[in-house]
Amino acid sequence: MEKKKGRPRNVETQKAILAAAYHLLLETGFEAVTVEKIAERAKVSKATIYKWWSNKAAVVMDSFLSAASARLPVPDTGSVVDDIVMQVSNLAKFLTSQEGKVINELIAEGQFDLKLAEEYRVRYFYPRRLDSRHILERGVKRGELRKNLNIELAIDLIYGPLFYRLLITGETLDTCFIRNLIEYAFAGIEAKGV
Amino acid sequence: MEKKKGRPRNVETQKAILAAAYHLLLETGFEAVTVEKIAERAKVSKATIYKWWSNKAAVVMDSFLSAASARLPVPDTGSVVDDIVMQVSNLAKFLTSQEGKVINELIAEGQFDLKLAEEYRVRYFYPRRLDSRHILERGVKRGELRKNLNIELAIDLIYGPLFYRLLITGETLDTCFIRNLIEYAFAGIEAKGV
Amino acid sequence: MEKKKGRPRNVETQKAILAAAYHLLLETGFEAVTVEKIAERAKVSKATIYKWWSNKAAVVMDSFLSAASARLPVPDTGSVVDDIVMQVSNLAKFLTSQEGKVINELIAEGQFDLKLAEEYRVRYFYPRRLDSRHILERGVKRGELRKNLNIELAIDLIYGPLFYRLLITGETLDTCFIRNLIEYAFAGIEAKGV
Amino acid sequence: MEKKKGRPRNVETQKAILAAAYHLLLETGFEAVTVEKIAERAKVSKATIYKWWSNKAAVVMDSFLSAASARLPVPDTGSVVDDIVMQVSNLAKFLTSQEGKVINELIAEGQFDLKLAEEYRVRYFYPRRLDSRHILERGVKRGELRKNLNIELAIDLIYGPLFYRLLITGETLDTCFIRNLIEYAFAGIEAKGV
DNA sequence: TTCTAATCGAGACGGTACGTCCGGTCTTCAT
DNA sequence: ATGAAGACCGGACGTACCGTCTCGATTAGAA
Repeated sequence: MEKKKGRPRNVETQKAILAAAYHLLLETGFEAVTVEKIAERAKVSKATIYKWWSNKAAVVMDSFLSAASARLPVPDTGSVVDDIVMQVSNLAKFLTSQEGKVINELIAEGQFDLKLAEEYRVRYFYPRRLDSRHILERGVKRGELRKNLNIELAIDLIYGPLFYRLLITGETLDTCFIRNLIEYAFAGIEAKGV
Repeated sequence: MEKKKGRPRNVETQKAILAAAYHLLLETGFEAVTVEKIAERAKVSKATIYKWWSNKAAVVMDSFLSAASARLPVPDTGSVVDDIVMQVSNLAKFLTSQEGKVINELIAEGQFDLKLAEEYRVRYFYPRRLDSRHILERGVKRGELRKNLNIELAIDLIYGPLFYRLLITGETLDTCFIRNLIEYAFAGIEAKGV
Repeated sequence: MEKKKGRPRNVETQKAILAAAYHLLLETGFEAVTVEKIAERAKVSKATIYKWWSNKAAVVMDSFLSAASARLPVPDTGSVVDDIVMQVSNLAKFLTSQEGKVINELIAEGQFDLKLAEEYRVRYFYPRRLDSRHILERGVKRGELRKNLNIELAIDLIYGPLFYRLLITGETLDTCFIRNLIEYAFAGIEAKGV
Repeated sequence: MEKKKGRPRNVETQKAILAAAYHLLLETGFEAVTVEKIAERAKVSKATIYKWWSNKAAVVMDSFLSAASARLPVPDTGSVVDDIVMQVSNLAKFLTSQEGKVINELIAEGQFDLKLAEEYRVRYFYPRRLDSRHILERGVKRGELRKNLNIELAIDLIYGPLFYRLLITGETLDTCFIRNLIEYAFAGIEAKGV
């Protein structure tokens, strides 16, 4: 009873749609992407797109998440600081690339569409936070970090400033910034007492 | 040479436009705001709006920045930690209010329009960063914070996570979070020596 | 190869558009007709109108030519003079009716839009000139008119003054005028010999 | 008490407005003429234009009638036919010139604006009809034309076809056409006796 | 093998907002 | 009073894109 009647869904079609959407996204940015252009490029009918995705944002987001799923490697040098510096550097490099730039736009679009926001959280951010979680857990275990570290908060502390610059102040994410940021996050900003 | 020729710009008209835009923004959110509705509500011609602002985003942003200019009070308790906790708490409260919620949308819109982003940076964020700067400077002077503190970075460290939650993870900005965040930012996350 | 792909054009929609345009034309005159009003009255999207007609003038002209295609009857009394008098009288009556009055406006609009002018020539005037042609040809055959009559010129001679009055001098097209006009066209204005 | 108070009307200003309007009319055609462009070109305020003319059509029409007032010379060869042929030829030449082409547009505009139509009748057509009237009257006096000739009708008979071609059929007004037209108007189109 | 049900391309359509344009009026200051 | 400069209203224009729809052609599994 599993088998459905009728013509089965053509997987190639879906791939073509996602590919078209993704390339348009990279080339022209989110706002300039048009369902009509996606359809034209994928040699597909607009109706077919709307059959499988509820709206433009959904296709485009899906296209990005499907394509960009390549995860960054999780470093394991034996030192939390070094691991985190590498991790953050890699992320920063990605975020400032052409490909990463669309993340801004998707996050932005997420402010107007809760479903969308939820989707990139689940499919993009949560998995990536896991990697950071592992690094920090190792640090705790090795005694490099506080014993009862609130790991989620620690992640916010390190990654928050990154996106803050990206989305709001627009400042660069250079190596110098990253090293200093992590130094502060680790050692704190208060004066060290004797 | 001071006197301008011609009929002078009617200040009431501009106010009416900004007021109309702002109320619509609060009531319906950025996307639902329409230039036509603004015009109608302000009893003004659409052409007049386009004469002074280049597009919808520009008026709406201006309306927000003009209205929301009321600055948060800068606390001065004698303790940096207390000051910062208050400051951040106030900000968090504002950001999660109906009025503050539109900030998300404006930041979002800024991802698609560089001019817009620049505008809210200059008119909104930079002035507010100054307040935080003062608080931290006092802390340095009193010896509560590192002597050579990179204040800009410290601000990023504290405010970054706030907006990170707001824009990306969507988690709440409760008092508990704020206290812990600041504790971490001040003391650092690494294990304290002996 | 006869079958068209895609959703077929809805004939009712087109009819509704033309009908709406035509009624508005009769009720309010060409200048007061608005694409938006046509759309509203036809319960149709403005975009649909612009899909099939390049601009307001085109729809309105089409609506007129489609509706007014009812041709005047071609008289055949056995006498050219009588036939022509009847033909011209009928035309004059039509031209001065509410319906015919819009012809002025369309001719006028044609002065600003060559395509439009061409269209009413082909769809309106040329067919009607054919009728006059037939009447005159019969007259030639019966020996009532010059043997080698330049029929096109003869038509200009008879109908020109009619439109001249209509469009320029604004004088009435009464029976008296018509009879005299035709008498002159037939007999000429010069003094008769002997 | 004849002298009015205040700054007297500057005649140069009016001239400049008419000149500007006329040149724009010739260069770009009636529809493309804009009150704003006239004002700019005449280095005059829009309000000044509206102070002296009720609307755009009025200025433009006035500009044309003021400029084009140069009347065609009235021929007097001793032969009505020759006089009329010359007269009509001259008119035809004028009407098909760049300058004369705007007459079409003004006549057209007159269909939508009765006042305008009245104006060009009074200031343009009626005076010119007088010339034709004189020619024909001489013909009657000399016995070349019917004794009781209805001169107005005769003028319609000759000039009607000219404008008919100009405004409706769009055919050329060449010498051949003119000669034949006048021949028909004079001799009539019916078969000659015996 | 034919029937049936789903997929899919093509493209018409409604709706809604956009940003532009221009006519005509009004306001201020200078002459 | 006249005039320049230019702000302002009103309202139509034509465009763009979204998302829905209708048609015919295609493609399997079921009858």
